[in-house]
Amino acid sequence: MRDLVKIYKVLSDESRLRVLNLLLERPCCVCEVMQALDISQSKSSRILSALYDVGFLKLHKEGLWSLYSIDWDGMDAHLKAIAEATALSFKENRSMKADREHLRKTERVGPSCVNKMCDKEVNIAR
Amino acid sequence: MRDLVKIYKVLSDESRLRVLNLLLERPCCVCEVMQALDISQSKSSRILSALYDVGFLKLHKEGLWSLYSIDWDGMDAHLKAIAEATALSFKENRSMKADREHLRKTERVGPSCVNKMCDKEVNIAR
DNA sequence: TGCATAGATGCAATGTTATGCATATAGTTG
DNA sequence: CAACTATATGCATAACATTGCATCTATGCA
Repeated sequence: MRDLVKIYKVLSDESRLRVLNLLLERPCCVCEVMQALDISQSKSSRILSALYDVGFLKLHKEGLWSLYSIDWDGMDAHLKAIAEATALSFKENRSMKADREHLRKTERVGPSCVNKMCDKEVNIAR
Repeated sequence: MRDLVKIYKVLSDESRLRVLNLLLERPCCVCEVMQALDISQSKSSRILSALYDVGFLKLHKEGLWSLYSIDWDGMDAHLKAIAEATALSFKENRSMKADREHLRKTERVGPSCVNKMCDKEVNIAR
């Protein structure tokens, strides 16, 4: 039962749901998630590892990049049922659609690059 | 999306899952839940109203008694899918089975009576 | 009308979670 | 091997959740 509590705990946070939603679109690395959702690097990393810990994700390391993706094959029946119910809720949702759309326009550049772009915008704003 | 977060938040607590499990067995009032799970009256009441708030339960008042039960008909498709996935996880679980078993042996007596029995046990223990 | 009882709730104390910042780690490349 | 870069993580803190206790409300019954 501990497991079930852990699973639902992971899902009971808007940011984590948003990340899960992105990954349903396609595999992502930490920096793509941070870009697409406009969140910090440490937050992105932590969320991905939380989703990984309970078994929703698998991880494929490619050099410096950590590519996370939904681990449909690795999930047991219970977890899968929950994941499917969740995915279904995302499908029609406006803001989730928008996030997925945003991901499509996102190129894979590292966090440092994202931060530089951030600085630029800040400078322009001044 | 707020709703989904709220739903998973309610489910991300062992006591609340245990209560949901009991209600899958049969409708219960606050005092039956507190007896069957050996939790306080206020806790039992709060858990039931939390499950009610997100739409898992319906409430039928019978005089002084508040009878809560799973509201299958009232749930929308998404909530129902989550409830079903959750119920499935409970089925085989040892401790959840034990709780349901315990409920079968539970008679409906009010909280004050439960408390008196509690006192008695404490006195015997001394 | 007043007392007893089931359930709900305000409040305070305690425990848990989320998150930014700084820094560590581990590949990669020159 | 040194510098660079993507990711992970320790720590501090602020926000939030849980729970017991006391008390309130509402119903039933004498």
